[in-house]
Amino acid sequence: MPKPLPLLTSPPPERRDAARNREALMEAAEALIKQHGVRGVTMDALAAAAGVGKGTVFRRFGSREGLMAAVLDHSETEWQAAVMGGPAPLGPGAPPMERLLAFGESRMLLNFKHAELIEAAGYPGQRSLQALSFTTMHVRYLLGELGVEGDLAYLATALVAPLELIVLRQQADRDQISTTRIVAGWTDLVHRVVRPD
Amino acid sequence: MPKPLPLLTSPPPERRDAARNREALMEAAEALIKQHGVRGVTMDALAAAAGVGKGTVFRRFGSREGLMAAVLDHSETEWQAAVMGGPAPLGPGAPPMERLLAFGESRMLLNFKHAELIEAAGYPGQRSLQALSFTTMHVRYLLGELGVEGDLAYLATALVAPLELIVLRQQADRDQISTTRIVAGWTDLVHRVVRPD
DNA sequence: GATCGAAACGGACCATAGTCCGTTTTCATT
DNA sequence: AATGAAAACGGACTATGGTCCGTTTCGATC
Repeated sequence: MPKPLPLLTSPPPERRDAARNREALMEAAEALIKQHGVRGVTMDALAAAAGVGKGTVFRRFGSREGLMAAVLDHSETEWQAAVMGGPAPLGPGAPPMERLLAFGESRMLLNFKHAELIEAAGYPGQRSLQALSFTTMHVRYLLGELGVEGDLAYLATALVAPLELIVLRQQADRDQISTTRIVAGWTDLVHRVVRPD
Repeated sequence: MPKPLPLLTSPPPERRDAARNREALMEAAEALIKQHGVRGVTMDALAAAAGVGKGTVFRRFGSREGLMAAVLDHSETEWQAAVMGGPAPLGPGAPPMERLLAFGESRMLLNFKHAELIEAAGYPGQRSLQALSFTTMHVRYLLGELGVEGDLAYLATALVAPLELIVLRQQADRDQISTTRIVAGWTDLVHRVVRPD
């Protein structure tokens, strides 16, 4: 008798023990980070706190960076919800340009807020594509609403790039640019990109 | 008798043994990287290859990331020379817009070429400000030549940001954007930023 | 060229990320 | 409920980044 035919490469369901441990690990990780800071959390301590073996931690997250990336993704969920369905101007309801500018400022602040975590998550080989995609997808959508012409996928990444922590750090630390000036600069950039010929 | 008065906090000169070891370390590092790849180089192996103690390696570079940053800086010197004094259009002689576009493409290719090293150098807390500054300084200068008005320091960082490896990766790997399309996109971006109202 | 304080050295030592593999749990099948 | 294979588990083990501190080298001064 043939099985129910996994026609599409269906994602194999998660075993109950696996799910339980994953939840325990995420919870423990967030608690430990809140308590000791990102730096102060070791993988051994995490395993102990979650009541699992170390091997389990690494099978789940692959590496320390992977773990931090998972925590980061999880903590950005709330923000994503605010962007998708929260109050205007960040959420829907405001005109696209207002939303876009609110988005930029909000994203900048969020990246500063999560700085430790972002650095600990390392280069985004690990970081979930899901979360990384979200911001550019949203910007692309808003550019469309604004009637911008051209390679919107590229322009979206180009507008999001200056909001990445790595760039913000450069501006704030090296060039001594204040956050309000960063916001003003990004606003100007957006207008230059958006305005018709 | 008072000393020659170090009026300004003059950088203390480097002792001879220190200089010798630094040179040996850089040379050994480059050789080992060429031979085993960035990943395959351990700090112990480097110390051994350079014929110094491990402590010396860490006093010099602070960390593995610091070492990789130093190697990266060193390898970018050649490129910087090409930008400052090499043949047009990358070097001086061509009109500013041509130089700027040549710069963007060249920088993109360089970042791809040095990808391994850039990742190993980690977040640029370590990476020399010198090298990081160079690109934005140059772009800022070219924007000035082009008669662009506004916050040139900010605009320069904003134009350089999409050329960072972290962003290029996102475009190439996730969004499946080809390198030629990246170049075209950046060219378009530059024109939008530069063109007068 | 003898003296001395400061700077650099080196390698044993420690902390922690990541691996490995024998054991246990889960769950689909009977 | 019993069975068995696949998946997950756990913790001892390894590799390597990073620290520490007693020893050595340097070079300025006399």
